[in-house]
Amino acid sequence: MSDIAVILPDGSERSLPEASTIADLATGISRRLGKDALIGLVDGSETDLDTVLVDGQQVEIVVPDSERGLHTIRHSTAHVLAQAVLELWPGSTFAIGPPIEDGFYYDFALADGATFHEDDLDKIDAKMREIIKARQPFVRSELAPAAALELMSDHLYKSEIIQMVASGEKASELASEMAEDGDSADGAAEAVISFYRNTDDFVDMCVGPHVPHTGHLGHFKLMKVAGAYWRGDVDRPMLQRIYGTAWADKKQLAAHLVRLEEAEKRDHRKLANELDLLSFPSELGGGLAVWHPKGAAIRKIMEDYSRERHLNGGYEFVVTPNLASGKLFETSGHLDFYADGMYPPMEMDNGTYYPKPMNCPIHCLIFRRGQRSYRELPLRLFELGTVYRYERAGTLHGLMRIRGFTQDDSHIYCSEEQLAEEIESLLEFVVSVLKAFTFEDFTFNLSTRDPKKSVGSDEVWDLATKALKDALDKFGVPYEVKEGDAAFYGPKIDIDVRDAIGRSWQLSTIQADFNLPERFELEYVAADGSRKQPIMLHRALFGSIERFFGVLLEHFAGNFPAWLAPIQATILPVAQDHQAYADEVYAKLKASGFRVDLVEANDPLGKRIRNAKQQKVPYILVVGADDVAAGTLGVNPRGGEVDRDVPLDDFMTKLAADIESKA
RNA sequence: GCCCGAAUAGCUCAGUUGGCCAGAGCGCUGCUCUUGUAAAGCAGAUGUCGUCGGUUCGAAUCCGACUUCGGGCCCCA
Repeated sequence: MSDIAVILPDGSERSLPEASTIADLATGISRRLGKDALIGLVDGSETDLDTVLVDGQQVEIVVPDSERGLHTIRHSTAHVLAQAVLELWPGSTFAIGPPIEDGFYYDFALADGATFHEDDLDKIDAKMREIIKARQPFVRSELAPAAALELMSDHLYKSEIIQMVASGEKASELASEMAEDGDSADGAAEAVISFYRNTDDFVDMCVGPHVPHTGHLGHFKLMKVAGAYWRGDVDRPMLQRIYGTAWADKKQLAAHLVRLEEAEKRDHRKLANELDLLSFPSELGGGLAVWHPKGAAIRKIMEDYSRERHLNGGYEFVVTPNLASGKLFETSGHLDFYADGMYPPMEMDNGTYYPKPMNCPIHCLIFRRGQRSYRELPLRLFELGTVYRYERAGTLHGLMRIRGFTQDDSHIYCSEEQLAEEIESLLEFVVSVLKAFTFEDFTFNLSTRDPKKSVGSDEVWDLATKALKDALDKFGVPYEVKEGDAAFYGPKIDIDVRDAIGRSWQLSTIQADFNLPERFELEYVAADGSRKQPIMLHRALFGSIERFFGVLLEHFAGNFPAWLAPIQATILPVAQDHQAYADEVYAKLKASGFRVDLVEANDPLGKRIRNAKQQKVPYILVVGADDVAAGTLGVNPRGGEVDRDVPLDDFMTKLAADIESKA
């Protein structure tokens, strides 16, 4: 009998009897591996474990504790979810159920338009565990489109996907589950639709691969129910979605749930309430925040810092109103391309007015006001500009998505020759400002044109896109290209930061714009006396002050560093006898510009310390009899050890150093 | 906007199948305690149970609409 040989990841060769499967290979290597193996990676393609190997193939065994393994577990768990739901809700149909970050979801249309309720999750969970306990195999089969349609004739959404795959139409991301690479690539004639059958009653259409049997699953939790439009399109039916999380083992699942708890503890809405920073009074209306004294204090420091950096960065400050005539937004193109995001118009005596959704058109009016010379370029106009955007009621989310917010906004007018250098120095500027807020980990994204939602010629877009690309290359950072994600007026670079618990937030944006200068007929006199059109850059570093504040609040978990903290030190006299000395300390700190608070000895010291700790004050200063005599303090730093008998001057030096270093 | 859920004192939350005067802890006010590093004691005040309408002898509780919030879809800073 003839053998075949396959190549393992470490480069070694292993021979096997002909017609061996990946499962055979795994078992042959070790019993343990045979038990753990989920799928195989053959010449770079994921495939089921029962795939027969061919001589010379490179084979890797995928186990649960790997990126691909988790992906497979989540994907297969989604199938189990579908099986459970279809059993529990007879007459229902299913759409798609892909793995996602940390888990999976599956979309259903229940019979008679029924909807899921939170308490249904327990019932579904129990059914899923039955299926898992039964160790049902995932058996793959392949059908031609016609036969596939026949098999799925009761399932509208599956049929739609089959037709899409069969027609060779490029699969959308939503359908990626169905048509990753291979299957649809060869077009209509070759299209093959694959299925996975678990029982006589349950078969799902899927590219696969899947775990060998449901017994490999089980470390999952159903998280929430939600509505989701079919293929994300508001004009299509709303399906019922169930989200779940799934992991390789119990420990991973538990750790993930702990991470979720941690994120919940840091929720900026919760912390903003506990620390009395801001609120969203319902009387005020949805998506509108009011800043309490402590929140406003932090915000002011952020704004002051931003102003200082911009002043040093060669920006000139401007101020523009919150309302503008509709004519302005006709000129800018906002009414054509951004009307959905704008508040409704106000009719007034001489025309229609809108709350401004962006500052750029008004900045263009400032540029246009005088005759500009090339000597003035780059002209950098900066404004902490408050804008109003109409966000759908269901999308509002604390400070992260809000209807009225202030941008640290600037529009830079420069010549074509200056463009690349300007963008590059902007990248440096952005990163340097964000680093002051302790962000260290950045991701850069380049968003390109969406032809359906944009203004301007191809040439102009190409030029702008190339300028951004060149700047990124020169700046020397990796970046991802996001096709079609650009604003309607030009391509952009978005900068994401990673926070203290590893979550990614999009903050800064740099957008090139050749269109507004054209629409506003902006020009400057060049060195040779000719008139030229400037190029415009839109950029914001914080993005929105509100959103940035929310991100910072979560990033620090409310523990704002001393330079940002609304109260830097709370002074606590041990007893009322020490009040006079405490007052003296308070006056001295205050006179030196520190933000301090004093709580009189009406409550026990322990209680007052507890309160100050809960307010996350950087330093608690306890002063008692010893301190009165020696002119010292007991210093209790946030997250540190108590230090007694510290001379007041030493403490002031230390606090000043903290603030200076932004620690 | 659409799907699911929620709304009770300043805050966090209890309030069983509709039934005396709606509760607790924290906070607040007053008195007592005079405190050395994460909750002293006693007393007191505080609510149109989100709003409006309906069912009922009777509604915080059941039904409807609206408002706001939370989780999603879409979009985006």
